[in-house]
Amino acid sequence: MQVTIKDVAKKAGVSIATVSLVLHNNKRISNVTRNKVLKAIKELNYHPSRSAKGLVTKTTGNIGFVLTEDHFLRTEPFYTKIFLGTEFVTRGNDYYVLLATIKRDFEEHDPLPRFILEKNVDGIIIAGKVPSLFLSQLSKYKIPLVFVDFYPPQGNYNVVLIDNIKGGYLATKHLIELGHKNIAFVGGDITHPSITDRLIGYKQALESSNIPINQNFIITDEDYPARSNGYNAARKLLTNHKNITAIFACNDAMALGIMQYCSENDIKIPDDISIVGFDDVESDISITPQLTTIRVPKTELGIEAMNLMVNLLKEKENLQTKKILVPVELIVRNSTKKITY
Amino acid sequence: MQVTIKDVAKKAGVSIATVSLVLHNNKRISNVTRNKVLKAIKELNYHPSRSAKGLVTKTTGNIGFVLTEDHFLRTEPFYTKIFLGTEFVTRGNDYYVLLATIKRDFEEHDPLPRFILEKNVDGIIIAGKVPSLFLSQLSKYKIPLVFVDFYPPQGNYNVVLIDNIKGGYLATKHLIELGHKNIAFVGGDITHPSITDRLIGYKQALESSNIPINQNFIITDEDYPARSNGYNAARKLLTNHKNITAIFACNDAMALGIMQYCSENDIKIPDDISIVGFDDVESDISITPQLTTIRVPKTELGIEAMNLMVNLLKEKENLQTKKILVPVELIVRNSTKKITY
DNA sequence: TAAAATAATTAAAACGTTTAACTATTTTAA
DNA sequence: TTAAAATAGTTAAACGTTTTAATTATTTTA
Repeated sequence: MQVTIKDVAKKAGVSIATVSLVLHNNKRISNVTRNKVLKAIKELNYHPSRSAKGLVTKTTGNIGFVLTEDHFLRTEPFYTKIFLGTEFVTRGNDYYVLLATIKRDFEEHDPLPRFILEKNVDGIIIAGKVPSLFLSQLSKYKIPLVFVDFYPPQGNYNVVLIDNIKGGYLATKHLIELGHKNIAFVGGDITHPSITDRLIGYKQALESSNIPINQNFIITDEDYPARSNGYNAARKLLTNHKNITAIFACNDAMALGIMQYCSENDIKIPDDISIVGFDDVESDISITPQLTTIRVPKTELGIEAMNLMVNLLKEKENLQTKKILVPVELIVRNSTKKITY
Repeated sequence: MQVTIKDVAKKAGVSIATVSLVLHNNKRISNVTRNKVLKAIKELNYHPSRSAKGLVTKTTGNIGFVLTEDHFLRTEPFYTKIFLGTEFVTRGNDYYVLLATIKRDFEEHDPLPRFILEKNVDGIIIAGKVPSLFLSQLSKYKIPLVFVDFYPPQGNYNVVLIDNIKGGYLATKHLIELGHKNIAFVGGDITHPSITDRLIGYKQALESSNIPINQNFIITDEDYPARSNGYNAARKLLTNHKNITAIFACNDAMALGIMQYCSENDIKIPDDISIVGFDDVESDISITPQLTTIRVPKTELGIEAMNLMVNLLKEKENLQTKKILVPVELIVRNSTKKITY
């Protein structure tokens, strides 16, 4: 039923080895033969059996994509877009992506994704923050890893990141250029490397403009950068420090929470306070007023991660680990305004 | 390196055939032998090679999951949850899910997902409405299909659906019980079977209460059930028919658009008008006021679809096609209210 | 106690690739 | 002119399973 390499070989009048060599662009084959074979492949609509190939090469052709369930289900399609980026890349190569979610509170005896236990992937892309317990369990399996939008606190890893420092800098610099001096930083989960970096960018921008850093303006004790925590942070900040004229929120979700607090407390945006977010979920969610933010090319992150993985697997020597920084961009909309005295 | 069936056989002191038979629960094997083998499997942490198995059984162990890109990226994780449901099921069986997106405006020469071309799936789950051109191209491949939350206009298919008629009925009945008589229906894309069914439920509820159906209250000319189209529909309805006191929106996204129109035009919800949605994205998105809606168990849809697929593949005879209706539930929140005269 | 029936296990072929080793032919160099 | 080198292609083994048919062991029957 199925068309096999044998059928191709017979049709082209060559051995199956020749067909295989053509398939792998081996230069030992003359152009004449190559074309005969390619013609036969096309005419028979031949596709090699992944199983047969896998059996002899000991590869699976699968790449795992692991993230926590709550990240996958996030309202704004952030990780979904990263995943889509990886899928785009696999359309043009020989891999398939297997997605698996794990729980955010992964525990000792929770099972690992089946493709790990069964060694049914050639590599794994890990998107977003995952429990360290998961990582330590995973490490026993000696599977090539690429991290995207997160990396473990210690060790050397292949990783694709947003340029968080630059983003934090751009956001803060924008506010400074609008005349703001009392600029707050609202972050959740300061142990997350991305948040740390955004804070570094924030501080760099202030320093470069000789604005003293006020620790009271920096809120990093919320455990998770979610809308509700933005709301709480805004309450803390704005009740205690009436002189704040601008807030840099470490992501759009928190910015939304801040905006909600403002709206409920009759604080006008951008007239009374300017707000900058991070992520740019604008295109996915409509927000009033439109949010000035740092655009993060989410699909691009996935594309870079998958490309990195594919290269990793190609060069069997696992060389040095690579870090890729994806550039960000300031998008000015209506939530920021020149300061008025 | 890898542990193979040979290692297990040697350790258990039996032939590899015996190991294989144990693995397949063949009753020809005595309990004594079975236990010896199972013990060896456990001790060696043996997992059969999917490639080797696939080569001989001509199966891949993969199930494709296809949906349009815009569905996958929808703000409310609707299809994402359906996908997650399929993933949950595969944790307990021997399949992997391969996700592929296609464009909503799939065209003649757009490539099909690679796993179709390469016949690298045993079956495909199709989630949500997909272009009919895609379906006609797909039909050439003779791959078992299961549709979820959508099915093609003609033909006989395995399909998992929400009980849309019931949902439409429950939503409308709720409004009627609150004393409403002038109840509008806002749907997009009336060619979509789910929308048609919700409209049927709407009509059934009105008829069962002897309320005449007013065609002017039924808006189905928006092409897509999106927020912006809900907004437009609300404008059309509420400027022309001041006597409308309630709206049943065919999904929460459109309900949100309607709410936005109302808020901008100083129409109070639920005081001036009651609104019922469909889908229940409440838990994923926070809406003010909280939306009365029909809860759709999204993950459940995915679970049912994958179970159906697995059974389909098990019973090699493709029996009759099956239709599964997943029940829905009315969730009363704050967007509906007893009518006041 | 031998034959027949049944139960348990195994041998071996097959699945469709890849690739190292080999052969045959042509080209190059001395 | 010939040996060596380069080029082009082939042979055959190997990968790790499943499964049918054959074989062996055990139990039942007469």
